[in-house]
Amino acid sequence: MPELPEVESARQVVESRALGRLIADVDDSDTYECRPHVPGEIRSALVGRELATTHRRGKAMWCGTSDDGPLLGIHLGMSGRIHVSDSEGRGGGRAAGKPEWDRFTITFEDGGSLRLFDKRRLGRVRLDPDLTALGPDAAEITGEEFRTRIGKGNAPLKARLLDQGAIAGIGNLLADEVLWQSGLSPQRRTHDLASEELDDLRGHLHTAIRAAIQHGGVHTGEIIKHRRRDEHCPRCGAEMMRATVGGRTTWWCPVEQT
DNA sequence: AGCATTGTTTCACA
DNA sequence: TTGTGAAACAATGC
Repeated sequence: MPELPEVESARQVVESRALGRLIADVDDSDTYECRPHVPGEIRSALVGRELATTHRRGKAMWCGTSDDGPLLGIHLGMSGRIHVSDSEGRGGGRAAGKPEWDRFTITFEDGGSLRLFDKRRLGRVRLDPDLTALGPDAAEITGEEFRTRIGKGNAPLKARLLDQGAIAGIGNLLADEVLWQSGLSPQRRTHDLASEELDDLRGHLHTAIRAAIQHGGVHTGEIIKHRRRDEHCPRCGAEMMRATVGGRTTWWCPVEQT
């Protein structure tokens, strides 16, 4: 699920429910999700501290820790979710899942926990994560930045939207959604876009992000359920078209999106 | 059995 | 330089 809206929701959960709780133990033994680190390294850095602040840029989130501790970076990958439980063990999606899909766990001294629950196991946990390759956050980017970064070069528009170095936070579903909302073909060349089209696209992007956060994720977008064979554009009724653009399966309305 | 998947990284190549 | 496509990563679901 995780694109920018899901990550923002996860950040808000951490912000409201996990800060200020003393860390008693950490399970960082998943050598894939916690790789470059050796088992125990993240644990040593966190035990005795508290999560103090939360941050997000694009799909990357991270926490500051107390006593000048390291930053704790968390990436949800393709299927990661954050579960936070209270001292009674309540909340945190306990019912949702197989415990073996908890890939990283912080246990608080009060008995609750923060877990990275990740079925597909492509998430990541890092100390002091490197964020230098990320472009400006898709929810915060200014009109001028957007026009400059998106409207340059000869890439297909969708490929550019998915480029986390150009703009951070847009994934495959959100890209299809905002392109449909904007009436723009994913195959349009970026240098071919007029300023008005870029401004319009950015407007739809911000609207779609807000809506997705409010409604529970990018899968609630209007076009998402129509990304299937034999489905039709909910506005004009044309049959949806499918192709690979920017390396990802892409669905769009060939009549309205030009 | 085979293919697809909301993400990232790397690499060969044009 | 820019951009593309494929593969690898891991694991599940249809």
